[in-house]
Amino acid sequence: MVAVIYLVKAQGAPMEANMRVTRQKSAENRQKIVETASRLFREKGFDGVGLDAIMADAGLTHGAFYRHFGSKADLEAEAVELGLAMSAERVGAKSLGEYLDAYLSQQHRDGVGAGCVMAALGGDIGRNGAGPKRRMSAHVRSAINRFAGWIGGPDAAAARRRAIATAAGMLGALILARAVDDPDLSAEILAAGRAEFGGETP
Amino acid sequence: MVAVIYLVKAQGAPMEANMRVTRQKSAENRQKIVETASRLFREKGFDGVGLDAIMADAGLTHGAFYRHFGSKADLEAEAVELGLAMSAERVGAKSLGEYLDAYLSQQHRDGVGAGCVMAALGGDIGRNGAGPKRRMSAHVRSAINRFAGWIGGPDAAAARRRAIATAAGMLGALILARAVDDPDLSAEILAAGRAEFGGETP
DNA sequence: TGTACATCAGTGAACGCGCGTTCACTGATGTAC
DNA sequence: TGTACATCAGTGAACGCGCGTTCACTGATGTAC
Repeated sequence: MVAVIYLVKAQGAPMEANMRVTRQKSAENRQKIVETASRLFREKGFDGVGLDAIMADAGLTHGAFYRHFGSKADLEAEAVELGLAMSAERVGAKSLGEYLDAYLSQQHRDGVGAGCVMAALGGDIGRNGAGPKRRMSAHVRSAINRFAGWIGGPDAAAARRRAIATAAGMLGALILARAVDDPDLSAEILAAGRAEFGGETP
Repeated sequence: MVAVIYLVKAQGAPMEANMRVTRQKSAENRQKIVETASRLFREKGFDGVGLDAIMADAGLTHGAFYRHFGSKADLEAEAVELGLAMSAERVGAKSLGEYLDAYLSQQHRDGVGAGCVMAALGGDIGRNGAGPKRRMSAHVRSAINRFAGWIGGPDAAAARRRAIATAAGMLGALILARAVDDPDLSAEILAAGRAEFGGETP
């Protein structure tokens, strides 16, 4: 009985070739999925992109998704992780001013998919699971410490306060610059942020 | 000429014979829907709340929704509008420091549903329609102007730069304080924002 | 003032689509011998 | 080294649920006479 049903299904849906890949290729595919998701989530939000679109963008069909991840939430967590790792790794800045200039640049403002995870997904993460939220907290903490080290000075408490204010100002300025319609106002916000928070080229 | 005629007609006929009489209860229900939506959207995001939940919270069934609004997007726009209007109206602050203390208070941090629309829905609005985005731009502009007026001083350009940085810093500090897990760190972020953005003598 | 009718906000079922998830099946890869 | 078999990443159809939207219907409200 069941065999008959399967037979009918198979007849009605002729399949095409091109199947199993090497383990290396599979690992590459998995990495591609996470990278694609990390970009698309930042651009459109967690709820703004479906697994269908992610898998298609990665060059696969949606069915293969569950060979790599247990759920969409798992992918979200990995995508956030990758975004944070890349942003931390990308920091080749030697000073606060250098970092500030990169963070409040027009390239970063326009490159949401490759930019700051906090600015792009902060709201979504706050409403979602505790896992990404805890990871994000650690990221904020390390950013504050890095900034405080750059700021330096005799008063450590004052440097830390200033570091926190600088981190907040950078984040807020980027979000404002992205939220505003007028390109002139947007550029003005970026410039004001660079100038007021210690950038080197105001 | 034609435009004048239309204008006169519109002004002279606030209640035409064909227009239905506004019923008190219906108007109250509509207002209740917008208020509920404005709160729930801020708490859970546009995609985090369904019309079902909004209507139920407002004490109605979901079917009645389309007697008042054309679509969910329309309600989103009105909910943003109401949130911005209330936040602007609520500003009874006489100085930047007074406003800053209210904005970076623990009450505001914990009261997302009644708080700053930009902090709660900035990301969603940026990805959505142009209508709310334009409205948000005007709001940002007026906030900058208000801050610049409070800051004052002989150098108008410097005051404006400082106003922009203050607006960005307040927004970023609130978002960071909400995103962080550790209550102590969260309180520290709020305190640092109040101290650093409070003016020349914090 | 009362009666008959029209209006329309609200109800609850139903529809349709999107999307996360599952599943039977494929066939080249990787392994055992 | 070659052969047979087992594995499993990928495919595409299908499922199920949620949610935005539609609709026939209700009955109280407002209006006409």
